[in-house]
Amino acid sequence: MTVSPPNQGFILSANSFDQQGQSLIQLWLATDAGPVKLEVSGEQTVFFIEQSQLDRAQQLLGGELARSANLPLKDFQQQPLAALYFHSLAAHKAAQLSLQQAGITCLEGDVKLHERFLYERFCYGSLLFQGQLRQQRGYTQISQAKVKAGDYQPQLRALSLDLECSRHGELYSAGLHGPGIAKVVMIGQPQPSECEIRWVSDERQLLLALCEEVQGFDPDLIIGWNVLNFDIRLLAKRAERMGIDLPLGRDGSKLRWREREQGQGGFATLAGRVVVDGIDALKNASYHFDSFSLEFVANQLLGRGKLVDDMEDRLGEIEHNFKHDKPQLAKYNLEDCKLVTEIFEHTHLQQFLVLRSQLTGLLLDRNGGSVAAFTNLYLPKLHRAGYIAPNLRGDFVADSPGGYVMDSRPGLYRHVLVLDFKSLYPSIIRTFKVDPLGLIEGLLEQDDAIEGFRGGFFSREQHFLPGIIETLWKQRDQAKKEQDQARSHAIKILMNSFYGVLGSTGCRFHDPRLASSITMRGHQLMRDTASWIEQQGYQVIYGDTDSTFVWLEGDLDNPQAQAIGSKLAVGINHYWQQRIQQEFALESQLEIEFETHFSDFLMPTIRGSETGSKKRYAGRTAKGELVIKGLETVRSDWTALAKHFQTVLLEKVFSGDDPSEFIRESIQQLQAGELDEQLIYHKRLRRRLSEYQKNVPPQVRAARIADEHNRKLGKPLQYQHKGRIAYLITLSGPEPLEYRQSQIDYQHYIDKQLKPIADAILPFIGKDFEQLSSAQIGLF
DNA sequence: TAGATACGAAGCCGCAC
DNA sequence: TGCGGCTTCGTAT
Repeated sequence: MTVSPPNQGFILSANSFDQQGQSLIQLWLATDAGPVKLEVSGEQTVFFIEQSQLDRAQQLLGGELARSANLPLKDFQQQPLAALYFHSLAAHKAAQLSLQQAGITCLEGDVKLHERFLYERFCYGSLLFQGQLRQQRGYTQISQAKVKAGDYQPQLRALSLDLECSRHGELYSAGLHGPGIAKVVMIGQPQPSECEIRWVSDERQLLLALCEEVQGFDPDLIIGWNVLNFDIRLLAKRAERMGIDLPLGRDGSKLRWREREQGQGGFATLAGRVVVDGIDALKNASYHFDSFSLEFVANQLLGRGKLVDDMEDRLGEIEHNFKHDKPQLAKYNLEDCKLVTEIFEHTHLQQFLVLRSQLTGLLLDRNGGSVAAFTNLYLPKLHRAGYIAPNLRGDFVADSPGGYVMDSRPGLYRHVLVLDFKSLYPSIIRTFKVDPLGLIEGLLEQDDAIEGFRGGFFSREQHFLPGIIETLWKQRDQAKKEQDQARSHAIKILMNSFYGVLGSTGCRFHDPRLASSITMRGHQLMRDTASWIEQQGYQVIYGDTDSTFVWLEGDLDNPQAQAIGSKLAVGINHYWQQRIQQEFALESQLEIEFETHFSDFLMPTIRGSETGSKKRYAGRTAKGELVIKGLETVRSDWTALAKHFQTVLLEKVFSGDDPSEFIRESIQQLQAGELDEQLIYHKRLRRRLSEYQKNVPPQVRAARIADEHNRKLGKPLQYQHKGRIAYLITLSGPEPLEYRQSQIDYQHYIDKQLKPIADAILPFIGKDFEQLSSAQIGLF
């Protein structure tokens, strides 16, 4: 059987560096014929300067310059530009430095060679290639490669890795899980075990055996939980300590670890493989959890995994099992690997990351990167329109306003409808042609342009972003139709990131006229939509950014209310189509949707005030589902007591039941010590413990007490570098859950967890917490 | 190894009284 | 003791 040589693949990693004074671009690809190392040599690096500076630049640079040319390109100030080319990255960097010192501005000098090489060819994730082929051990090398855009769909092999070690970082075992592998490498004498164990004699042998196993499985991805900054880093450190290399790369090269200059964490180089951390990947896919511990996330997503919060117990258990019950340790080790594999499968994380790559060119292990994604998509189009992008502005730029949040009308209501503009900001960009190039061209031809805000004008013809969004929008509709959730999700995140990028000073296209022309158009849409609704005889009681809350007075049944909602949505869409056509001669791409019908609804006031709240409300839909936004129940820093209390209170009030008895019972049970498990506060420590200088909030007090105990007991300190603390309020103030000494302060919980919640609801039914509770306290 | 702003609440802390 | 400013956290969109 002959295997045809690979000609298409998916990018696992991309780099560029100098080799013998010449640049070299190196891509690792996954292909159907196995891994490929693809190299492009001699690609020249480039940046741009004003043509008027070219003579001076040539004099300053001399022989460093490979070539230069005046090109039919201009900057955003319409100045004609020249391109300067270099053979190496080093020469490019040095030239930029010396020109900058001479006061010459270099444009697009910060773009990495491999990034430019790929996006100028519209290569995002997948590509087609050809070149000189040489079969190496374990991979195919392609030299002198030519590359163009492709649509290859990769099948990536992922290996889930998890290390177990002592509290001092001495390795005990390594778990490996993936298709066709479920195995633990462990130090110790062979003994019977449920799961497959490869026994080794010591840590050095463990490291070497692990390398063998990885090479044998040959994964594209190594996944895990905090796998980069814990497992991979630990591997690198232990190997360094023992003076051995870890040949984990696909070309047999060793694992290299580089610490980040500031802050925690670092970077791993592992030729031909990508390390993808499950926590980061979930965050990239915009998942959020109160805690990102493996146990918590597995429990939430898969409904399994034991919830052991106490790391100290866990460490103790691992150490104990390593001494006395290695099969048990192996079982736990492998179980954690499996959990990670299952979380990836359950959430389609791998598909999400591949799709993100194919949409944006971001590599699989890249976190964040909204600005980079935008740049990758926009620059090649901009260049073909004859422009070079501006540099990041270091100077002050005016802020842009955000979303419009209406003053609310507080009250307890029946029949509240919520109407939402679907993807408001992307639809504003599409409708009003908000675009960086469009702004430049629009300012040149203001008479014919579309007027935005803050002095912005936008070209009717020349723009890219509206088209990019339109294409994505259609792809998303298609994905939804095919029930491809990962794809639909990836596109949604990308579309929604565009506005944020234009509003970010970290983006080279940032301009307050762009951001404000989006958000302030949103303000106008919200206000005028509310006015239109009120003209129809309905009351708007609240709205935030893209949503409008409409109260339907009078006795209505659910179908009647639904019918009004549908009618309003149609009317509003029609209104804006007409108006935008008349005022701007543009086609409205806006779409408001009747999304929710609350048969019961509560809009509270600001605590201790008559003013209506914003971003806090509760409602019960016609289907009976309780929806709570912003209130204590959905906040992770309130106790289970408060959350349960609020939920029940809302249910009762919405049902027209008298909550008095429930409130009295709650207080009584609390004081009787029957609810002690519900009294725990959880709060994040977002800074280092030592950085809380100006004041000391309760969570910090508790954390300091906890670490003081840890120090005395010779245990590792838990809260010095950020974290999450569980504590209670006692008669001696806040104390950590695990070291509580004093009695619980029940009065605190009545005053600070029950009372404020009751006070927000009871006035609307003519009752008062103070009265109900004083009668209760009188009994004691 | 750069998406945004708007909002609410609690608790600490300095200060006036 | 009460008030207001400020810090901190978490959330809506």
